[in-house]
Amino acid sequence: MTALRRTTQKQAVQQALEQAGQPMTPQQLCGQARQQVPGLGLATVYRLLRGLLDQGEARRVEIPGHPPMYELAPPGCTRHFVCQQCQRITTLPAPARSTAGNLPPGYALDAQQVILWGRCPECQ
Amino acid sequence: MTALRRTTQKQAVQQALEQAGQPMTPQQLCGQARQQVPGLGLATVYRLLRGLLDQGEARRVEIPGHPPMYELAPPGCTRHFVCQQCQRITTLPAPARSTAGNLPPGYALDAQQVILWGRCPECQ
DNA sequence: GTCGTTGCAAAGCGTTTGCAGCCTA
DNA sequence: TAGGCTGCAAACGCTTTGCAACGAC
Repeated sequence: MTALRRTTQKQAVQQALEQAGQPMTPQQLCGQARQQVPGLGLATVYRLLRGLLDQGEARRVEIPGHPPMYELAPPGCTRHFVCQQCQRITTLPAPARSTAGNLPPGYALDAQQVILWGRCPECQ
Repeated sequence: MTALRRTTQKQAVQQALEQAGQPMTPQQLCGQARQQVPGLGLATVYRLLRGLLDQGEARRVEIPGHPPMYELAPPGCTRHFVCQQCQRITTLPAPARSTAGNLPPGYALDAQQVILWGRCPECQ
């Protein structure tokens, strides 16, 4: 039986993800979490992230042109907005309508992910 | 001045992309194009793909849980359907409505990419 | 003949894994 | 005390780069 243990490393990584509020790379997470756990290794961050993914608590965000990032899994479907000017990535709330109605016949939809490129309010 | 040259390698890779009709990994492309150019190297495939990307003729498709793939850039916005049973990836036509109407105020939309997971007609 | 292009091999980079020591329960 | 967890370093796979030979123009 696997008894999960509560460690300072895990708490630091989770807290860094919470405070960020946006997708972060493993390197960014490691740098952030090191403020609380100085000796934290990058391999440990990867291991903790995998654990969070397996438990469904975190989600991997892959955006073309950007390195893979991770965020705490918000409820509902996923929309990410990429500002083409400041390169900042924002996680948007789920859209009012899903695109399921536009699917060709014969396809059954389980989940979706939307990536939007444009300009954010700060860069207008 | 850069005078682009027409080579058999470039033709083979482009033809492989056309015939596939769906996103392919560099390795798959190399294997396919080797039927016409036996000694084709993987590095060349990567170089040709970068050229196609720069010219806007091809597009990189990154789907979480799958290796990066490439496809000839179809017109309009992009929707990819990932069958969770057979793992096949289909490029769908642009939806009737865009999701632009659902954007929070202050955001300007330039492009979008939608990834859908579910079951394809063959796997229902 | 010029010089863009290619194939091979090595380097680069992000991610995973092996292992001994640490620390939670 | 047992065994999961960690940090370090090596290994791994994908992608890029260096370089000499090749071939399109």
